[in-house]
Amino acid sequence: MGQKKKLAEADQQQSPTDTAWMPSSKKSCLRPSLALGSQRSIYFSQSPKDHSARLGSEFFGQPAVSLARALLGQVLVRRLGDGTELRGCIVETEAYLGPEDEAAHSRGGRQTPRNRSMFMKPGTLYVYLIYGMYFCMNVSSQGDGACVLLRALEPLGGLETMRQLRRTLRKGTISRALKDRELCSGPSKLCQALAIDKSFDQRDLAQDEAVWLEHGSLEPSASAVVAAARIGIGRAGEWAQKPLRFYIRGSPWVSVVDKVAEQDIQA
DNA sequence: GACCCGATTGTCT
DNA sequence: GACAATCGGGTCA
Repeated sequence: MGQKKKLAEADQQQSPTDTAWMPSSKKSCLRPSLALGSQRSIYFSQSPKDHSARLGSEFFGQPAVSLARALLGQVLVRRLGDGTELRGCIVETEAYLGPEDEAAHSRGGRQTPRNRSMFMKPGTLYVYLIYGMYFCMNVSSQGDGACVLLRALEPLGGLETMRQLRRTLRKGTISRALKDRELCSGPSKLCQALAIDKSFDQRDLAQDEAVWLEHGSLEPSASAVVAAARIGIGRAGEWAQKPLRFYIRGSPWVSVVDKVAEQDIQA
């Protein structure tokens, strides 16, 4: 059975054990994050924004680096077919700048059927298959061929459903229970946890009924954001070193910590 | 049509 | 830290 079929099934049914989460858009990022939320709070400042509001198309109309930073602290919401809502606070992103960026799929202005959504209007999802078995999820930004990769989330709601989706979709058989921090700490992990697949490619985050962004109630202060080299692009020459990955310092939900980059911002 | 590679992950040593 | 899994997309002949 293919991963896609499993995802389709996930869209139709919810775990009978998942009773912890109730539909309440105001809970996201407000309640202390599981076990570790109190650590995180020192890196955030209160925002006056309406945290329950869906982010509209105007939010996405900014350059990739700016959008990658702005996405930190926002809440990604995925509504499954049965109405279950899965929620996660974005804690790690990567910016891909477009034709001049040697690490981007749009390098050199390449436009193919696969990466067409990178060239579509800001806020369009670019979802692609990697290594034949995983998906990665990007949001197009201002600038042709520019986008932001979502790398990690702090899970806020629907954790048991996420756990079930991860258990079902990852390769091999069930061997052990996944810890909370293993649910969304990687670009393909978060796609599994939120049942995001290729069918989400080219969808509009500002309009779609099954996936959208909401204002986080807490946004990271500038000094709490680490800028580090991107992951897994070793062949991209000088572009591999550019600090285009952004994450919330001290967040236990980040996929890869860069201690050198963190020392740089302390200096 | 053939071949190579990958914005990853999980397991094993 | 090493390595396998797995297949679509890109490139080239």
